[in-house]
Amino acid sequence: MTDKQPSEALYQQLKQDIRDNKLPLSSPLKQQQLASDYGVSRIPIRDVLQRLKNEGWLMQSGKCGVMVHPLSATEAEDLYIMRMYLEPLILSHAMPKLNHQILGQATDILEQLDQPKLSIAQHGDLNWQFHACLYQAAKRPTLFNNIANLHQLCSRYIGFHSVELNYEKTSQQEHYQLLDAIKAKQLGRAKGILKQHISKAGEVLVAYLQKNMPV
Amino acid sequence: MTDKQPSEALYQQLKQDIRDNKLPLSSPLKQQQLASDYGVSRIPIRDVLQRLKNEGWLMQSGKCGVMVHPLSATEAEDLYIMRMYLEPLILSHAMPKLNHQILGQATDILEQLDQPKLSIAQHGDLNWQFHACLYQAAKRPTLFNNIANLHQLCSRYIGFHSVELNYEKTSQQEHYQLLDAIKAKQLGRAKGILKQHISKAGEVLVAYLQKNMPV
DNA sequence: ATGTTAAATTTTGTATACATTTTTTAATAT
DNA sequence: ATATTAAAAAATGTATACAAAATTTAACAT
Repeated sequence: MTDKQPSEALYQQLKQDIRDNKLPLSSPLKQQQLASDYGVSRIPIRDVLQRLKNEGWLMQSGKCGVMVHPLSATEAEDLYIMRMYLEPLILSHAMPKLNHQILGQATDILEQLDQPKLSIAQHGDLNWQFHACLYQAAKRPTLFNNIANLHQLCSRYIGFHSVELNYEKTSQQEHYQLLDAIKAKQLGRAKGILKQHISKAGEVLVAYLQKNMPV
Repeated sequence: MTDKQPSEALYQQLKQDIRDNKLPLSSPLKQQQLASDYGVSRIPIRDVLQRLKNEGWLMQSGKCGVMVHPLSATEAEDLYIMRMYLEPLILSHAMPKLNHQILGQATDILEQLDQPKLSIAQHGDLNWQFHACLYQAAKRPTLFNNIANLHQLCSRYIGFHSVELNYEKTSQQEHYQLLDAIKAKQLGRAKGILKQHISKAGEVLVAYLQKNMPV
C-alpha cells in the first residue's frame, strides 16, 4: 500500500503536520518555504502538495497556490455519512470471505486498542487497521480505496477533538459486538452495528465541531 | 473547478487519450516517451501522472512506474454501487434548495441531450452537467467532489461500451421523470427514480463488461 | 482618504542536468 | 538448458536554473 520511495516519508510528514496544525491555516503555502523547511527542493514538495490536494488535505487558494483545507462541521458530516453508507456495503461483500485467520487478526488489533496509554494517532491507526482488516477480504479495491481515503480525511477531525475517554470505551464495545455478529454469520446484525457505530461517532464529532469551531 | 494553468490542457489530453485507448494498456508508461510525444519536459508529465494516479486512471506498476488502470467489471460495479448510494443522498440535501432558475438550467441541458448527433464524450459531459447542476445546490462540497470523481471514472467505461441508442432514450425518459418529481417536491419518488436510474445503467454496463472484456 | 493603474517583487511552472534506483542484459557456473 | 549473479542500460527521483504568471507594492488621480 505504501511506496518505499524516499518522498513517501515527506508525504507522511507533511500530512502529519497538517493533522497537528503545524502549518499556517489561513494563508497559502509557499513551495520555497516548505522546501527549505523540510530540506528538499521544490520538486518533491510539488509532488506531495499535488497529492495532498487530490486527497482533500489541501485546497486551491486563488488562481494558484494551495492552503490547508479548513475543518468544517459540514465536511465532517459528509465524511461520516458516506462511511455510514459505504462501510456496511463493503462489509456485506467481505462477510462470506471472512475466515478464522482474518478474524484472529482483527481480534489481535482490538486487544492492542484495549491498551490504556495510546496516543490519538496510534488509536486512529489501530482503529483503521481493524476496519481495513475486515474490509479487504471483500476483494473490492475500488470501494476499499474510496473508504480508505474517507478514513484518512476523518483522522484530521479525530485528532482535533481530543476523543473523550468515555466514547473510546463505547467504541471498543461496539467493535467486539461487531466481531461477535460476524462470527455468528449474522450479516444483518453486523451491518446494523457497523452503521450505528459510524453514525454515533459522526454525531458526537459534528456536535462537538458545531460548538468548538476555530472560526 | 478547472484550473486555467497551462498543464491543465496536458491533463485533459492525457485523460482523453486514456479514454480512447491511445496508450499502451499492459506495459508501464515511460515519462521520457510521453514527454517527447506531448512535446513537453518530464516535469509536467510527472505532475499529470501523479494526478491521474490519484484519480484512479492510472495505477502503480511494480516498484516504480505507472500503467493504465485496467477496466474491470468489478470496478464498474463498485463505481455504480457507490453512486447508487451517494447520489440520492446528495439529492435529498439539494431538493429543498432547488429553485426555478436551477431547474430551468437543468431543463436546458436535457434539451441539448435530446439532440441526435452527439459524440459519446459530449453525451457523457452533458449527462454529468445535468446531474451536477442539481447536486451542487446541496452546498455539500465534500460529498459533491466525491461523486464528481466517481462520474469521471465511469466516463471511461461509458466510452468503452458504445452506448446502445435504446438505452439513451430510456435514460432521457428517466431524467425527465426525475425533474417532474423534483418540481412536484416529491423527495421520496425523486430519490427512487434516481436510484433506479443509476442502478439500471450499472447493471447494463456490468453485464456488457462481463461478456466483452478484453482479457 | 480611496480607488485605479503600473512597476517591482515574489511565486509558481517548466526545462535541463545530475544522482539514484530499478530493470534488463549478458556472462558464468551448475 | 537453467538458474544465479554481476555489469550495463534505462528509467525514475531530485536539484538547479530559467521563464511565465501572479501577487504585492507604490505611485497617481480622483
